[in-house]
Amino acid sequence: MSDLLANLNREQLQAVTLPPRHALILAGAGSGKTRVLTTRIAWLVQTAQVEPQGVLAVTFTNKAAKEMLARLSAMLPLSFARSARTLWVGTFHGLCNRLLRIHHRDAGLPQLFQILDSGDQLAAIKRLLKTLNVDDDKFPPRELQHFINGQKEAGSRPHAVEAWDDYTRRRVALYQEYEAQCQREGVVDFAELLLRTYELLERNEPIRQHYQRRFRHILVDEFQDTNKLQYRWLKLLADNGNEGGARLFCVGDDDQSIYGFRGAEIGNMRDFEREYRVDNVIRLEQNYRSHGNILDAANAIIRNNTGRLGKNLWTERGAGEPIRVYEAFADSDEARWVVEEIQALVRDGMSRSGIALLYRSNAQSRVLEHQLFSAGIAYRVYGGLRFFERQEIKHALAYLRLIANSDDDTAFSRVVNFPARGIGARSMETLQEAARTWNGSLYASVPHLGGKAGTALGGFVRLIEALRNETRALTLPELVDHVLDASGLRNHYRSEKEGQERLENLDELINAAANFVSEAGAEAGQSAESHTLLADFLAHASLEAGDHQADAGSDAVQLMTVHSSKGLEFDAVFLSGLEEGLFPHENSVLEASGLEEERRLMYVAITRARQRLYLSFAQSRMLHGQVRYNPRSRFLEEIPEAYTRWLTPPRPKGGGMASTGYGGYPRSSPPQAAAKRAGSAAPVPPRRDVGGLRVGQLVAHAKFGQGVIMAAEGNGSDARVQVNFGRAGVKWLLLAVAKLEPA
DNA sequence: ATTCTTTAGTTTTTT
DNA sequence: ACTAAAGAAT
Repeated sequence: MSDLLANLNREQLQAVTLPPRHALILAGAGSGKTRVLTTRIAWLVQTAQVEPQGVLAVTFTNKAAKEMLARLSAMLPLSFARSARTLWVGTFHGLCNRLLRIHHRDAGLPQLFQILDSGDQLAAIKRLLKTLNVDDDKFPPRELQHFINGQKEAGSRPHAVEAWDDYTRRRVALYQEYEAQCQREGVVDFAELLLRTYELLERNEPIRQHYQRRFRHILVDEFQDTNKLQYRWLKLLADNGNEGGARLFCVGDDDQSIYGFRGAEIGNMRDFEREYRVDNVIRLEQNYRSHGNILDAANAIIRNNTGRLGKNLWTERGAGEPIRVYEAFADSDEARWVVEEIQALVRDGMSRSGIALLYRSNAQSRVLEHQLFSAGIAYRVYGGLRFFERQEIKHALAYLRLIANSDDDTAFSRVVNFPARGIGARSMETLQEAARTWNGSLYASVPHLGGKAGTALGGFVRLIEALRNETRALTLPELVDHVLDASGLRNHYRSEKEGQERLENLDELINAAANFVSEAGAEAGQSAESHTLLADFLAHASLEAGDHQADAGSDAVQLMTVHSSKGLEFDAVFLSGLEEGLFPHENSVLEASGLEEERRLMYVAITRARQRLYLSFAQSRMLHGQVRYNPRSRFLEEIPEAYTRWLTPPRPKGGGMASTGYGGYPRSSPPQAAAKRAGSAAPVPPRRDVGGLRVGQLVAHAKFGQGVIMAAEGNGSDARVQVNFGRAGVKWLLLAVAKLEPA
């Protein structure tokens, strides 16, 4: 035990050995947060303050859960080797799934209920709108999906939603229909997993009391990312003074809350502190990752936010190198410079995998990739399609889902005619009609059909029945293998030109099934019927869509959005595209809360760097097929000069002036050359002079005040310019109408 | 049923 | 500019 607590700093030690009370740990970036969490669990177990099964640890990603489990089994001595498995460590959704499988009856769900991922959910909603003959122009499926998930995350069932207008009333009615459809089909979406579990614990006193007695300690990672419902979920199990219950040990960083847009409630931290009378919030402020200049810059930026819980990172390491700032003419020049700099770093001995290229939005990766590719530098982009989201895998899973639960209409619709079986839109319409009249699933309604449609569909049903019977005695990997052949999927992709990779992925699915069995098999008696194991595997596929790409072995430069960089660290970090409109993003700057989240994002980006940080921006950038001229980001202005070194001569902030430049720097694609083609109309003058005005010029408008011309297009009476008026916003003005004076 | 054409959307993302 | 998905035509 002495080595368990060795090498912890004062605050870390204090947090780990806290008496059993509710606790809030404010853990700054790079302050050893995960270490504190896992050591706390190990310490509680080793000092016999809690049995392993009395611990519940909640994370947000499967990756974090896995890492925690791995570290724990390394920390606990052999006598506790088994305890890592009796510990409940997982994501909110994973734990809810576990609870709902155990208590499916009390939760009103079939034992083999299926989990819809967001794509499945969207498909289900589209199908619902179609059967109800609802105009999807008036009720866009995506918007409806957002509405439904929003309601569920607020804990509201349809009857509880306050609807003051017709539109909302309609949407609530659709929400209700959607719920009925899911219940009928025995499927559950992500938000439903949480809400269903919440309601189960809230309404079923014996079950709630059971878990309140069982869990003595609940530890929550990334607490700043919890949403309203997740916090309420925790409160149900927490010790509230009279019913018993768990002590909450919440670890988070309000300055790294960057998921507000998907419902994360930064206010949960304040609420928790107040509601549970946490009197000694522990701050982990010593940073073990970055040099001083980097931390000071991060501190300086985040100081501009209001309502923080307050925290200042420091390090025992020296100030280190200054932060390098670079101004480029165009996005392509910026990318070229980044690549040259990377080549220099690699020449000096830095590993490629220690270098990260961060950007605010995915669209920015393109230019960077292009330059990296031409330079022949190995790179890896995070955030593409994940394994279980691939088309061919989704198709295979749909067959498996139908074996486990034939009422799953989403799965049915997906593969009823894939590979093609001559079941077209007409047959499906008749079937849908039948399903409505007989009030059953699509699958169950097939026998009611006659005619040609009935014959083809009957064949499909017999196929599924056969699959179900033939696979009963098989192991899970064998089952998957058999389904791939008997469904015709393999044959289909064999005859497809680009099918080779898909075939490999399908084989990989068999491997995934084998891995799942060996991992699950080691756990408690999962030796049940093969189709129960199948349902577990399907849940696993939905909840853990699979790592992006497992190319981690190769030494490649890492490209990712700032969001996906959270939690990671690199020797050198390039943060490109630091321009107004891009970072902070234009959709965020109108509201103070939006701008503050952007600032936290900037804080996250900066604190990823260990030794060296590069910040860059470009005067002109191609976005959505248009060249844009954005001033440099306000966040650059928030970093004191003492921490930076400009690699290009610093100039006063303003609109990017396309016509001025400095000598000595490559200028292969000046902004003018990228001028937009004007379709069939007369060509736009390349100098972009319109009515005597040019891009970058400061102009005055009677109503909007002063502004900078960002872009111009059109000729003669059509000529118009885009002006950034700052407070008054960005506007397109027709020169024939608006009176603009040079200012 | 396949193939071409048109259209909408393009901040961030996990489960 | 570019993509994915829906719609129209063959």
